[in-house]
Amino acid sequence: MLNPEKQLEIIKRGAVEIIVEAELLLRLEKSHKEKKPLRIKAGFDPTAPDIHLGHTVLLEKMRQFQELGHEVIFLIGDFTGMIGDPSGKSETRKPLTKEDVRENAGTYREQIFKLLDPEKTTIEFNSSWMSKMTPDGFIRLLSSYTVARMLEREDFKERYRSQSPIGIHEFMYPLIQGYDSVVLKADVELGGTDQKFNLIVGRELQKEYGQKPQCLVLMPLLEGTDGVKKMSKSLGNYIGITEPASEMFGKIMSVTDGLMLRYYELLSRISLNELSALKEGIKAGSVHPKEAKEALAVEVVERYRGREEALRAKEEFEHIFKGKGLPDEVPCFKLRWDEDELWAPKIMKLSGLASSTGEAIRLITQGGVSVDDERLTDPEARLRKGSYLFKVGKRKFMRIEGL
RNA sequence: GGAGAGGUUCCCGAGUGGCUAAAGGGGACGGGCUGUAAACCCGUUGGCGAUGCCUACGGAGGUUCGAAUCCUCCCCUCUCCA
Repeated sequence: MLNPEKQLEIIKRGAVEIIVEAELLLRLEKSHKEKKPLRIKAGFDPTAPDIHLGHTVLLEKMRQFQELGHEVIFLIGDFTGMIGDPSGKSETRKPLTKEDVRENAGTYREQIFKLLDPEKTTIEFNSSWMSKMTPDGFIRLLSSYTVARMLEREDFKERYRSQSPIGIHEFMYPLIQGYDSVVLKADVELGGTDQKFNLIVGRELQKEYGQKPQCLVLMPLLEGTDGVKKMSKSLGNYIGITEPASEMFGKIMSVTDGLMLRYYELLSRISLNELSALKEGIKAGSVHPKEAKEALAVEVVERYRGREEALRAKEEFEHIFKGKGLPDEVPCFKLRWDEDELWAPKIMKLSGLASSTGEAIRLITQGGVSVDDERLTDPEARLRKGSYLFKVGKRKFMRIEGL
């Protein structure tokens, strides 16, 4: 086991804030002396089993704790998931059934062990204690906090001010989440900066229940591919770790050069020295941003899909966008040709290349469609039964086979 | 329970009887350019073989030649009072 100071240094890397650093050091010292690993808690939403790079910022930190010899608890918040959390969105999320939760948990298990050590990971479900809680126990929990303190949370405050709805049950989530720390006797809880309030509630509750309050390690939220909003599935700006290598690669390449540096900071395992060298190189012009981005894309894709696939994805990317070539695999669509000649926009609609004939017409008019390497300019074009290679935009390819 | 404000297209948001498939912005998509699915510039952005028809301004009815706009009832959200 590394000495406590060294451990703290590793833990601090990339973290936005540690609450309270001195307390954490004390705990690390105690753990070191008694050879007793710390209990590290991190909670996850049961509704989003498709792990994306945003989640991996936290998972990487968990992995580091494991390497330092500590015990990681991967908590799935299935109890809250079964109630259904609108979380500020207008549409109420539909509650998950037990089956959904089990299925999602299985998906988590498959995905997280690409990063975490299964030997040092415990998976827990908060329904296992929450669903057994009695009403008086629950009221005791609720009475340990006040509405005014709840409204300290930024998004509650903001929604209250802007006259957006806040469901009363939403006040329960921070409390339940905090109570999980009580049950698990967590020494440290990891979370994104957006979780700061909830994690602090955990500290307060632990005190309330006679425990030493957990230390918090807050990690930054990774921006999505749009570079502005946090990466999330519902915003469609995410890069999933189970996506095909070429897709992951392309998405990383689509990120702006500025965002690339951020990704380097939070996703790459290169040392801090290497990182600052890279930044300076780009500034001075000695490092080509595109090459830096490719290196990052290879590193990240390799982690989840293996070296071979990562390199292949890189080649394919070059091939398609630099050499204007074809991808390795072009999806094929078998289409019934029930007339002598089919109207091109209709073919596009039927094959899914366009969502409507109107869109297809638009795409053709704008010069975005080519058939067998020749740009299609006439939206009235008709094709005889046969096999054609359609290209829509820069990166949508499909072979159409007439039947 | 009482009084008031509001619900518009993927999102935000203008629009108070015809000129409205609905300004503007965001997003997305296409083109140009390039070093990339970066940046930048330009354009497109309900559906239907379509110079027309259908669907759409919370829901259901109604007034009118004509309704996102006016009326009635209902649903939902917010604010203040109790």
